[in-house]
Amino acid sequence: MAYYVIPNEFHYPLHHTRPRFKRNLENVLFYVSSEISRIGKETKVEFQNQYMNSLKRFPGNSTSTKKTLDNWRTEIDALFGLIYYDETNASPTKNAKELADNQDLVKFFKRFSYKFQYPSGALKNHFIRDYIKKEIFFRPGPYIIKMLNDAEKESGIRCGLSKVEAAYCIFNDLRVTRDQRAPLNSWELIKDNRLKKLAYNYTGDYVRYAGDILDYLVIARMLKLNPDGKYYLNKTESLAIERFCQPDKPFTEYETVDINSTSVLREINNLNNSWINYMNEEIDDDYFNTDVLALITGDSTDEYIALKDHLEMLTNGEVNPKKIGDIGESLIVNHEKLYLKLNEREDLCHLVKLIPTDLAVGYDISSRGLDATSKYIEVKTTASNSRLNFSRFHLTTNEWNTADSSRGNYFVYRLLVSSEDVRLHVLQDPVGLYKKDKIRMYPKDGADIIFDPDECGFSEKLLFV
DNA sequence: TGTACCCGTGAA
DNA sequence: TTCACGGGTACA
Repeated sequence: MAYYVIPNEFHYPLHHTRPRFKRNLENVLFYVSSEISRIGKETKVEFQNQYMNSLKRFPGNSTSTKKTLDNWRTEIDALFGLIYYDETNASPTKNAKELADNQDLVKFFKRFSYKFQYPSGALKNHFIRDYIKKEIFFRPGPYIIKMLNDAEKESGIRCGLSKVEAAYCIFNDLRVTRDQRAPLNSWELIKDNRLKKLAYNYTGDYVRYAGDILDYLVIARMLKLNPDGKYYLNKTESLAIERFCQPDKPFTEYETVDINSTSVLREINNLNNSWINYMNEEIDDDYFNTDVLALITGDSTDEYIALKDHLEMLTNGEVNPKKIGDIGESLIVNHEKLYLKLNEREDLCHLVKLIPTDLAVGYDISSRGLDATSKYIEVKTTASNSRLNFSRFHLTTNEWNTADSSRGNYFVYRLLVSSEDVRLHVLQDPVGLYKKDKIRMYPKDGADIIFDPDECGFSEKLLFV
């Protein structure tokens, strides 16, 4: 068997911080970001103490050693830039707060894979130094998306890339990472290797870093992993693809570092905060918003258009939400109206109303039951690329108080939208459920609630057309 | 000597 | 083959 090898002078394997939770990525990131946000600005020592305690409480971590938890604390943060450190204090970054507030993992990973680059502040200083010395500059996300996009444009057919090919023909070759080889030329090499039936000497460690980035692009819904083991462009994300193909300014401050100075490492260290700021900089969000309707309707263009039109009508053309929470609310307004209509209470439909947030009434929607009793509905929406345990949500103090005063009239509609399914679970009277010991509640700026969907409330099919 | 990504290695 | 624990290691 003939193998493809990268010529020695161009061979330079890239590396980045390994994730510690690929099997449980979504739960860990939602948990970590909400804990970091909850702790807020504290002195470094106090912040680390509280954060360590949080990590220890994460399911499965109670028996982990301090060493392992320290590694969790520092590595997850290093990779995703969730904590900002100044001389004395630590505080949650914008990305951490946004992930905790908006529960939009898709968007979080879009931004991450758009910005992530080599060299980057996620690495140890001496690695950064080595990359600067080698004159490496590489943004893997935009590179891969552009390569597949250009390849499809040129050939007119779907083009897929495997992990090994990404490692051998892109990541670990200085002709790409240093010499900025045009993406299409990398694609030519991949095609050529396929034609020649060259194999790759496959080892887990060698491809894992390229594999990580490809997997992150899947969570970002930029790529789809097909059963053939290859990663393909997700064509429904045309706006984001366009953006990835023409990325804005990268992080260039390492260019200012004098590589021959005796204090290189200190100079690099001084740029740590700039890197965190770069990762958390405001970017043109319109390109990166998660298309919840696309998640719901999957590949069906007809259903997508029908739903979009319908919601636009319902909300007077205001369906271009910045937040998935907003579209979750409009979906539930729609759901309630359809439900009443299906049960011959169309007369009550006009009473289903979205309540403006600034009224701070402690719920999102006022609706009616089939017997015309008032329903106060709080919608909790989460968007994700894959199915995750959705049995956790947060109520603010205001929401919890309203739930307490309204009791049986108060409903939480837990909505999970992912490419695999749409789940809606309804909990009536959360305060009562708590008092009857049916759900767990931890007071934390309001209430963190954990419920067992099999034990309480009921699942409902989201009505949307 | 403590810290914080690095990464060998066993487990799933 | 993939992934995460926890010891490894280089810097501060």
